[in-house]
Amino acid sequence: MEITSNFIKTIMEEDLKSGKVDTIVTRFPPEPNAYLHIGHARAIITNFELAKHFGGKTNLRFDDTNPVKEDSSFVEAIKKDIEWLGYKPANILFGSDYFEASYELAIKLINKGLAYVCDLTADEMREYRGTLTSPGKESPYRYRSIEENLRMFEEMKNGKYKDGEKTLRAKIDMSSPNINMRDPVIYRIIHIEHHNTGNKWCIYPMYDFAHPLQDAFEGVTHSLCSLEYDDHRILYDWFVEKCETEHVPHQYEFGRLNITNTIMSKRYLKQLVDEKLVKGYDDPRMPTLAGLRRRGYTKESIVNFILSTGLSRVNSTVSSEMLENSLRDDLNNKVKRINAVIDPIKVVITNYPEDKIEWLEVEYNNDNPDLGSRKIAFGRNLYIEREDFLEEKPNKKWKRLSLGIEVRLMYAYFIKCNEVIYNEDGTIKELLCTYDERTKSGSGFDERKPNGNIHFVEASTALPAKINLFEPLLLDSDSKKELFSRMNPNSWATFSGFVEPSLKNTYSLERFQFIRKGYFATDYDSTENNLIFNRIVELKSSYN
RNA sequence: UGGGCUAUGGCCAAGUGGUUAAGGCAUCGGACUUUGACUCCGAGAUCGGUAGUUCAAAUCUACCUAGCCCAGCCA
Repeated sequence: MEITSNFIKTIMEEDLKSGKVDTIVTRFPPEPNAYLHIGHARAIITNFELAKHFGGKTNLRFDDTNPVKEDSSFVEAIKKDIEWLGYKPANILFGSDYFEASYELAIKLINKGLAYVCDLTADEMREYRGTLTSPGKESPYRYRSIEENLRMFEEMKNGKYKDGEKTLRAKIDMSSPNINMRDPVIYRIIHIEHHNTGNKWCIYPMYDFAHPLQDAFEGVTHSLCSLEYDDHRILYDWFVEKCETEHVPHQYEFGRLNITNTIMSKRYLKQLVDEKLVKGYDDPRMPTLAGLRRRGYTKESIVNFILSTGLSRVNSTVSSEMLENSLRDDLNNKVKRINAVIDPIKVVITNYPEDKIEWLEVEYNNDNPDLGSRKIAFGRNLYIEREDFLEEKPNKKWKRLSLGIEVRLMYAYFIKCNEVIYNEDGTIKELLCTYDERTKSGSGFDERKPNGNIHFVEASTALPAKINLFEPLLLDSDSKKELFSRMNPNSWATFSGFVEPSLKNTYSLERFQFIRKGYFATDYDSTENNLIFNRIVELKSSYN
């Protein structure tokens, strides 16, 4: 799938055409403080695909300028996710690689009279900043001499001051209607070990200062970020201009991607994990890339999904059906179609010999002969899906089994249900049916039509399997309600079912279509003697 | 009440003054079908509102309305 037309692609085309840039350089800059989720996939895919489209390059840069939140475990998880999506960064870099360089540029700003050391406390600074509708007022420390600023900034760096005691601020405009321009802090003191630079530094640059400089150092031409940074762009440009970097990068903002019924907030995702409401960041119900991967989503389905949603300057919420469709679309002709019964009910073919098993040759995928074929078993004892039987045919649309009704067992015979045997508690124990030998699949029998076609497995040869079915974690998307009250108690359901014997040697993350039931993937923990399958998505259905 | 951004069918989204306003998802018809799947046909918007400019406007202008973002020593 090719990246569709969007405003950033258009800007790049124009910049290339006008000679403003001669190659496209982008970057994906995650902060290593969380797992990536499907929302991040838009940023990743946009940056990489755009650069790829124009023959440019994309860096992965960990934005690690705040050591209190960051951790190298996230660095590894993020690298893995990006690699999984199929992208190779031109360079893997860290914001912390540039601490020395940005320190030098901070000194440059001080020397130009454009930055000063401020002694205001956080509370005081908030007061001085003013409000959305009223201008701020200048810090009493705003006009310190350059010499004093230089000395104090060096003292900050050398660890003379405690956290919060002093900051370095850009001297811009305390009455700007854009609050970001009201002398933003560009360096703060944090005495804590940094995952990458250890204890070398105790002052750390703020995002607004560090980011444009990093982009400049790397020769990034188009620095893409989300909409909320729109009113930081003026600051971005200010730092680039005042620091007089050799390369001049530009920032462009696009809308975030949300998905219906999906939690996309870092905080909530963390809460789900911390409170053990899920089994970790890679729980198959999680919208993290690790979770989607474990669930069985293919990278192609993720990339195609993102590309098909397009890109604009609107924060959009697309339907989760679109993601699901993307997976079905990808797997439809790619995977084997398997007989599996998730919620079994026993069927006895009373007119079929006790110890006879027939093996019927069936293609794995009618739409893709390259996938080959296997033999499926038919015998006296079978399992069918519980929901495929209703004692009395409820209406004329019912295309499954009922008492006195005949259906085809796919790729085998017509069977007719004659009697229902119940357990003591009134539940169904088994169905007594008869088959018609003349209706064998492929025989061309056409004297009568069955009431429908259902799938089955033969009991003595089928393999038992744990089958997990998922529903959304949240019952509704009313984000005003507390997270707990929105949890779906049925988000994870495990069934003891049976699959056809060809799945004996399945491997982790092998994908299948279980006929009429959906797309499934073999779980990480599945073994030959303990098969586990996860449903990725259901098949579409016009029956409900 | 300050600043910024946005507004095209149910959900995304092309479109940059002249085409019957692309496409995908969803929906609803219909065909096909040994998956109520797939596939194939078909159906549906005059572009937030109003007023202008123009031979011609979703595209330009003005005003209005609605939504989102911003007052971290987070990113």
